[in-house]
Amino acid sequence: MDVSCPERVILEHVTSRWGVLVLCELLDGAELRFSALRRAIGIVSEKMLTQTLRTLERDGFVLRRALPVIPPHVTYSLTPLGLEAAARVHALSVWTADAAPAVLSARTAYDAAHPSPS
Amino acid sequence: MDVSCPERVILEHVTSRWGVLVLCELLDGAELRFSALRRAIGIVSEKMLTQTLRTLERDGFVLRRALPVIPPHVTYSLTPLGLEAAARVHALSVWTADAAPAVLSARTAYDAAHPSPS
DNA sequence: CTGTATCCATGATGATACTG
DNA sequence: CAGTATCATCATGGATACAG
Repeated sequence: MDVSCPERVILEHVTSRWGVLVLCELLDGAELRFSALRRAIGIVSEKMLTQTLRTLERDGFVLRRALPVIPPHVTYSLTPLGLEAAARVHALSVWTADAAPAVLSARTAYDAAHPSPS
Repeated sequence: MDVSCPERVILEHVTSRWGVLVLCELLDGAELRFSALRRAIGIVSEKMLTQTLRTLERDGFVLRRALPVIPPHVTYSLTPLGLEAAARVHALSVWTADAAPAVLSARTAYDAAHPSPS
């Protein structure tokens, strides 16, 4: 990741593999626990989810609230800044979903025009 | 990359490290040659630029025009679909640039509150 | 429950040399 | 000029075990 360009790094964070999913899950203002978030996303390792949440928290997009009880009770939600980010990422995500049919047919056309040497 | 989710793959393509830069360079409707594109982006290996352009071309975002002359003359530009994608990616990129100051200060606050064990 | 630490597989990226 | 081929390197992601 190009460290010389701060905005690029931020962009990578919010559009990262798991970053997109975390933001979209929290977009509705929900305050989810670690395990709930993990189940909602689907298949994601603890390590990756933790790493993604740390990054987004450090960037000021995600708010982490830990209740000092045993067993631990931690919830994650979006900050106002995170809500803005999530809304935009979600919009882009929706657009790609809309564009998917066009992309798929473009791929079919491309593959037809560029046959792999068999 | 999760193959089971087509739209996610498309999102990865347009928000990829070099994909973002290619789309932004071509956003103004320019029709750039391979070497011009490479210089405009800055530091990118031939391999990565080629790979990125192939992916975007296959997805129907980029149009490749090769003139059958020697030496080869190839130009790249955006398709209408690619223009839409580029506009949205660029908008997100601009937003992250705007949000950068807030993110940077959030990081400072986070690092102050979470000192690394020294 | 919510993580952290470790090791390992995989893929992305890059440098270099070469071709039509 | 515009790539392709190859190899080396490095970051990313995941499985597992374990700690507070």
